[in-house]
Amino acid sequence: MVVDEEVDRLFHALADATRRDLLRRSADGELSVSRLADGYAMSFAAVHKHVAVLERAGLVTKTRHGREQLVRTDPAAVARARQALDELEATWRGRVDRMSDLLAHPTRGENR
Amino acid sequence: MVVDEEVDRLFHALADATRRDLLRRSADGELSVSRLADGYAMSFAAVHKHVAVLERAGLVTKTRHGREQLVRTDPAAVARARQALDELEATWRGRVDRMSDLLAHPTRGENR
DNA sequence: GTAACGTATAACCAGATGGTTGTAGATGAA
DNA sequence: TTCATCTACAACCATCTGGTTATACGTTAC
Repeated sequence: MVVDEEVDRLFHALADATRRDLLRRSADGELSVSRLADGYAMSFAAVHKHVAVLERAGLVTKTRHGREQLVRTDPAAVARARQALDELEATWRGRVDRMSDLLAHPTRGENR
Repeated sequence: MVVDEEVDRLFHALADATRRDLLRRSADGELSVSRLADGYAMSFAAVHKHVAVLERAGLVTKTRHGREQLVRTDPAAVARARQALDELEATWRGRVDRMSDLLAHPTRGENR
């Protein structure tokens, strides 16, 4: 089970097109923050902040390589996001099922 | 393929614990905004705003029932969120695969 | 050794977000 | 009809967000 604040950070990080693009471009971990920043019409500092948001959400990791900091997407993190969605869906699917059950067996659904 | 701004709204709506809870509680669409609001330590207006965010993201729909407005989670919307995650994962899985391929057949991986 | 590059961080700003209280209009119940 | 309830929205406020420029510090290249 995934804790609330972590899910907050996760979905918040995903709720920005630039950051989602950064995630895609950081798949194989060969690009530095500067190289990543080259792709956008914003300052290096802005991109650096976006990477920081992704990092705090656990979606990417950085590894030093000389003076560069290589960024790599963490597949496990996206799996965590999916799990959070799954848990959401499961809860509410559960409720719907309970209701269907209630409709199917009305005489037995009185105390819930 | 899901358009960017829609995904923004989707993930932003999901990035708040109160709203995720509202989604769960709105599974079977039997609760009004007021009934939903009873569950939280915040004003009705605040909950009303949260519901509006969910609505703009397409995660819930409201249907009038007398003077009440019943809120119901839209399963298709959560499916859209999942699809967005899938597309993200696919892109980057694709990159990783291409890289693995490059490592496996170094002489054939020059033009990509 | 010095210059260039890459990263990190601070200070600042406009606009969005998440909360509040207050008010007003519809609708249903007495 | 009158009153209570539910919804909607406006105005306000503090904080967060996403951008900027400027500056400082390590590391590499020359």
